[in-house]
Amino acid sequence: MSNKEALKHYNSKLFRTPDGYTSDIAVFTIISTKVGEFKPPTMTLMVMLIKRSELNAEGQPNIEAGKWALPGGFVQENESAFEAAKRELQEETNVKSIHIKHYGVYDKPGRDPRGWIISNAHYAIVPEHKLSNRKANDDATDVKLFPVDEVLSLDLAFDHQEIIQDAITVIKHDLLQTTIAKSFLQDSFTYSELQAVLKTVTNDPGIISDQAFARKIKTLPFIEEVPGKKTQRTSKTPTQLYKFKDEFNLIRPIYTARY
Amino acid sequence: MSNKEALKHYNSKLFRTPDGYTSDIAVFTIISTKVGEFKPPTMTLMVMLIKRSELNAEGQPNIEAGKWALPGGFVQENESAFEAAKRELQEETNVKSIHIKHYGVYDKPGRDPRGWIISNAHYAIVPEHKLSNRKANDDATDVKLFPVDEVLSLDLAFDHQEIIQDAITVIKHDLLQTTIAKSFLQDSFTYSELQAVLKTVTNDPGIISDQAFARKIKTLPFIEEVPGKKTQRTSKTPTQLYKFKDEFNLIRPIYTARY
DNA sequence: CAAATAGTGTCTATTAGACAGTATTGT
DNA sequence: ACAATACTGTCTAATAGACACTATTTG
Repeated sequence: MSNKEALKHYNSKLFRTPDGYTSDIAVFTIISTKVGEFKPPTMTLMVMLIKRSELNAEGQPNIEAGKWALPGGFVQENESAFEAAKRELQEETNVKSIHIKHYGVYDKPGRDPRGWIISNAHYAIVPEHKLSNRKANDDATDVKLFPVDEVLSLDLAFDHQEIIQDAITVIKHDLLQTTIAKSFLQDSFTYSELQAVLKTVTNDPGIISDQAFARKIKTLPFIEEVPGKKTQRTSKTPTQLYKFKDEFNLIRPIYTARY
Repeated sequence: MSNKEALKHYNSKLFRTPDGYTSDIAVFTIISTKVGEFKPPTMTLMVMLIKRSELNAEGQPNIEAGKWALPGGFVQENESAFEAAKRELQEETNVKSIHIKHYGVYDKPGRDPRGWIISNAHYAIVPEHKLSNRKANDDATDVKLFPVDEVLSLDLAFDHQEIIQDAITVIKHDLLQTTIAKSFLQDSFTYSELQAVLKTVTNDPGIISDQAFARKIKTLPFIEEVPGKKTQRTSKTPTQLYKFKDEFNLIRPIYTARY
């Protein structure tokens, strides 16, 4: 292999190389807030941020101290940015088998005062019922969930305003164009639970209308009934449970869709 | 600003940092190959590769010499990976105002024998009628277009097999789910020209059928007629010209689509 | 007129979405 | 009985997609 010969003459020090390579994660969850007795809960899409501490691990003043920021950290040499994101997320939330997806790279010159630092942005979805574990473990004064409609008015570290804005755009798109709604739900779910998730990001009439959606869910090729299984967790009337079929990937071209 | 104080204590040399940061570009074009007289042309989606030279700029043996690879190069400190991709593409093809999009990051440990090198993958679209310029300028023994159905059987440098595979998946998706078909066409186009572009990636009945597509194009909310303008470049019969409306961005949730 | 692409007439089966009504249960 | 969610009956307007037909032009 002639690569051996070539490598002898290669020296990466001849190039200016980045000063750091990081992964950031926008963790989304949906929480159900009771708006009153005998009223259905309102679901709100939330994003998790951490407050940057005043001092770093060495006891020195920290960069962007006191500001809210996405969780994340430096990628290690023996892993990819995606693996780093998974590792950091697990350290932070204590949850595994999380839906996580890379959605962007942030490398504009000057974005980080420490130098030429490249950040890989990911979003992750943690369902409400798994996140409650974390709250117990953590003292959590420095970790907080914010509604996506309010988070952008905070004083955010680095260019995280832009990164979070993009995350919100991407997850809203993916919720309607892919089956990731699955990740916010339990394995089986009622039509109204799925509907509530989708209602956090759309007001499409076919989704808003209870009757329309209850009918439509039975015909969706990527969702199936769980035969004979019902629940009463959403109403007194026992309700049919559904689940997502695995690995369904049909897409409808925009050129043949209805408008 | 307390960042000043914090920066005094920061030293990027304490971290292991990447050995290189690059941008690669998968340049797509569609070429019309005449299959015979009085027959409509067959359009084929092609991707542009370069053959890596035996010696580098310093006259030393080159890494992955002789293999086909995506065009690309190192990102400079004063630019983003996206800007680097644009710059390198313009150097290569001599075309500007090209559609270009970032679609992935490749940073698996060991992907490049030279060290810890992170590559940002982009795809670009150059319409056939603009690419003919380039062919004239270049001697082009080391630049070649390959049909997407054949390119993956070549001996490709680094992990470009995977990067190109992903590019093909992404562009096929985007051609049907976004309006990027626009970038393969002239400003105004006939229904059959748009149809031919889409036929390179789908055999959906609503797109394959001439009559169905000729009707449908008139109702698409993101395409409009160019009033009174006709062309004879695709047939003896003068044919209506259409164009894409700017910035149309309607999406149909998968939960309300027809299947 | 022959041949080729462009485009229209018309029908059928499907269905989105609206409105109204029925079903099931806990209190 | 009441209230709340879950679901079904039924209608209407829209339309995807198929098939057959007409229109326009060049050679």
